[in-house]
Amino acid sequence: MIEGSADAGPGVGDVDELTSAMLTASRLLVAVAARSLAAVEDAVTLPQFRLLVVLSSQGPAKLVTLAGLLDVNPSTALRMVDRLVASKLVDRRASPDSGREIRIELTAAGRAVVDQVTTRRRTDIAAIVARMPPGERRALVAALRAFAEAGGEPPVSAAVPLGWE
Amino acid sequence: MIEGSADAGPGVGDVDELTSAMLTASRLLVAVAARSLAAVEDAVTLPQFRLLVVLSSQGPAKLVTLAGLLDVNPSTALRMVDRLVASKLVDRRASPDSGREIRIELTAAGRAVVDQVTTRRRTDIAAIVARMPPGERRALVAALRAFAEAGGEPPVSAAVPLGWE
DNA sequence: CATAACCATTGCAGTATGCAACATTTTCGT
DNA sequence: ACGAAAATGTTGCATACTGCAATGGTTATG
Repeated sequence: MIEGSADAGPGVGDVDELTSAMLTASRLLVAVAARSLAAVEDAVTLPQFRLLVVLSSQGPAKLVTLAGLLDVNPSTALRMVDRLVASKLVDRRASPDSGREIRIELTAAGRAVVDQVTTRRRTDIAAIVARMPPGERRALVAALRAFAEAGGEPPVSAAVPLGWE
Repeated sequence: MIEGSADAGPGVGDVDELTSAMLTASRLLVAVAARSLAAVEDAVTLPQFRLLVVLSSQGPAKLVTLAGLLDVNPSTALRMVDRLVASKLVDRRASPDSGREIRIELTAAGRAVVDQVTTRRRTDIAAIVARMPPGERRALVAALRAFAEAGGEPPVSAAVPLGWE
């Protein structure tokens, strides 16, 4: 027992320290995300943007699928689609093969909204990263990959609350 | 100009790579946050939880202050407080000194809700961190600090969309 | 072919949100 | 000290988000 408390083995202090550092970094990342969202919040609400993001990454979908990915009730998704169709950000048409399903997809304008936010977010993070000492940069890449590896693949629905994905 | 921007000198690839790694890690962290929130979403909505988090970190506040921290209209904050008072998660009383201000603060139950989510989130992140190779752990701590340093202090209101803080 | 499953849709209820208007209280300037 | 101005909480109104339950049409299944 080198530096443990009670019977917690070595390295536990590291875990605590790293967890705190992780939470701090999270706060910053969420702030970046929020700022990137602010740019389009006059055009779409946050729930609407989530819907656009899902369509952007998953491609066209029928209503129940979309609702499932967003983890909302189909009726909620339907009415959101209604509004987005009115805003000309998504397209809603009858499915070619099935007479009951509908096909929902992004318009060019809708894709532009998503791209705008995505680009801004990436730019902002890159700007922060560029301000880091180059030595730390290389270390961080490997370490972050190990972290993501340890975390596994998060379910899609859980990754969208802020329009990530 | 040692490694300037003009023709993108050495090190730019690093930035791109690290930005991607950062975004991936973000997705995971947001997923963790969403899962920790799920535990209490029967008791409070996400906006309500945000309000509790702000009260938890800033202490008792009057209405306009609270609304400012949440970045919502005072009328919105007022009605949310109304509902949270009905749920016995916050307390609303007249301010001792000023005859027009009101003093809003957490009840024990409200504090418990925040603690529950905070604890769960920290536990989940610690679990992931514990699965990382110890070598990567030590490297990640330093690198994350450099990242947070480069990012500066995010404004409070921007850090709360998912109940961080 | 009849029944079941699936899908989109609508009605209803509660929450969140911003804006504008108000009444009351405090502060400020003269 | 008094009146104007600012601050604060509050309410009315309109829109968006949300889930649950019921409905009608379409497809699959037996």
